[in-house]
Amino acid sequence: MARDPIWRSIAATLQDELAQGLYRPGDRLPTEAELAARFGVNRHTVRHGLAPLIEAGLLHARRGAGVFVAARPTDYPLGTRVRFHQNVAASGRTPSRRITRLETRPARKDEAEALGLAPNAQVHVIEGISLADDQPLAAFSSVFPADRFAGLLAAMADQNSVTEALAACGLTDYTRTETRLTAKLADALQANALRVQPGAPILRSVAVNVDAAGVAVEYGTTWFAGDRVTLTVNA
Amino acid sequence: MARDPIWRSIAATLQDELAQGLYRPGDRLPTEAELAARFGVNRHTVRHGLAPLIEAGLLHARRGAGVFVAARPTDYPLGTRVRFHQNVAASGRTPSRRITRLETRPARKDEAEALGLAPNAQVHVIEGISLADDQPLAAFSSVFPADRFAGLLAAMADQNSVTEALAACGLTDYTRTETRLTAKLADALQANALRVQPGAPILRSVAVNVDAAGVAVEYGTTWFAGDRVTLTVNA
DNA sequence: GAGTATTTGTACGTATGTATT
DNA sequence: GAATACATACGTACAAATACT
Repeated sequence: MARDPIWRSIAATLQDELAQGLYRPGDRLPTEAELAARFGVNRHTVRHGLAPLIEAGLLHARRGAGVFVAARPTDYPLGTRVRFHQNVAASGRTPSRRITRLETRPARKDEAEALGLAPNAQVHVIEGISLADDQPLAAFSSVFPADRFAGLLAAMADQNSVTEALAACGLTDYTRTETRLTAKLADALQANALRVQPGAPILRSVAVNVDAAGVAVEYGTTWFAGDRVTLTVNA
Repeated sequence: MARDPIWRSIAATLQDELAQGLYRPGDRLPTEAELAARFGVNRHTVRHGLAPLIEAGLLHARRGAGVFVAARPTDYPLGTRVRFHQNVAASGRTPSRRITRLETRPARKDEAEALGLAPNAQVHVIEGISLADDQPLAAFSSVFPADRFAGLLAAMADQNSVTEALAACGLTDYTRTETRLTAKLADALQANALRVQPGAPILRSVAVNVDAAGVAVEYGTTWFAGDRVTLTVNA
């Protein structure tokens, strides 16, 4: 047996073929059984080799259907202002946003701290998914001080845009102060929202937005779908 | 059988026990066989459940030895200046750096472009590992224009510090312009360098440093060990 | 719509290799 | 060298979701 495990050479071979464009985004790969025959190995060995590519987001498996090539990675500039629609549109894709939750509840400890609120002060919560060409790029969850933005959720129902809803509440300009990033693995909820595998790599961003006076107005977490997104930071 | 697969409930159970501090960093977990007996499942089912925790960097498996609890995640500020030693020291750990490669070679296409060099101009390459308490946090690879910093590699041999070696070459001040981040999975080389599993989540940072006049002086890539590191960005 | 074949997902079992203790 | 413990790879069987007739 070679020094390198078979499953890794299979992963490398498939990754090469993907990089060479042998399969195009959306294409279905040969079935696991066919790949097993091609490489002369057991189906489980093929699965072991497919796993890292699926976790990396290069491939996407659907039970009963097959294994498919994911769309190409997407750049996502991360600066003091986030302009999702412009970013995606600039890459020639169609941006959209789906709101999955609007609610008002007491702030968690970390939220109250980040927003400079009293413990258990009420906050508005907006959660949703950002998509490009109907493919999920990121899931986000933002909290806002409820007393300052009383009509925020009602405005969201009309606008479907956080920026415009905030403007309707009198906040026309805000900037991002600090962003914290780390690599995580997708849990079941995130995997479902982002259409990746549970355990796929996720880039988690936690950020605070402040108004012109420097007062915290939003505390938001965004989960980006691993290799579908590249964040860029400009100094 | 529950709606959720057994392996996931095992992963969740172990993750809970880790979060509750039942096992402490450095501890050895029960063997796979013991866990299989405890959960009443096959050893492979335990392995399937362990896999995501190992990929997340919460656990670390050593063949022949056992499965161990990894050290806690580490914050890593990412701004216009990177001061590795201060960052790690501030967290109460002992920073160190190991240089693994010093060489001069023609620039790759992307490197020449980033540094504004002619194709195939010579560049100095410095590669190494950054550690905290002897645990690898990041692997880095930086290229510099060879003509501008003729004595760089010789200076590195003395200093073991990139900043000081650059100072010895007359560059006393530089700042980071753009940083590009994405989540990747570790390949064999990176996994070995960072002491994680191949396929573990890696945060890849690609950055360009410029001198006071805005001329590019360094093109560097850093691979951070997924959940051992949290990057923070300050606007 | 129903039924069947296909395809991936889960789980178990067995055997052997390789590194550590 | 022997025992231990994780790693790889084969195999079987069935479940679950999908696709096709």
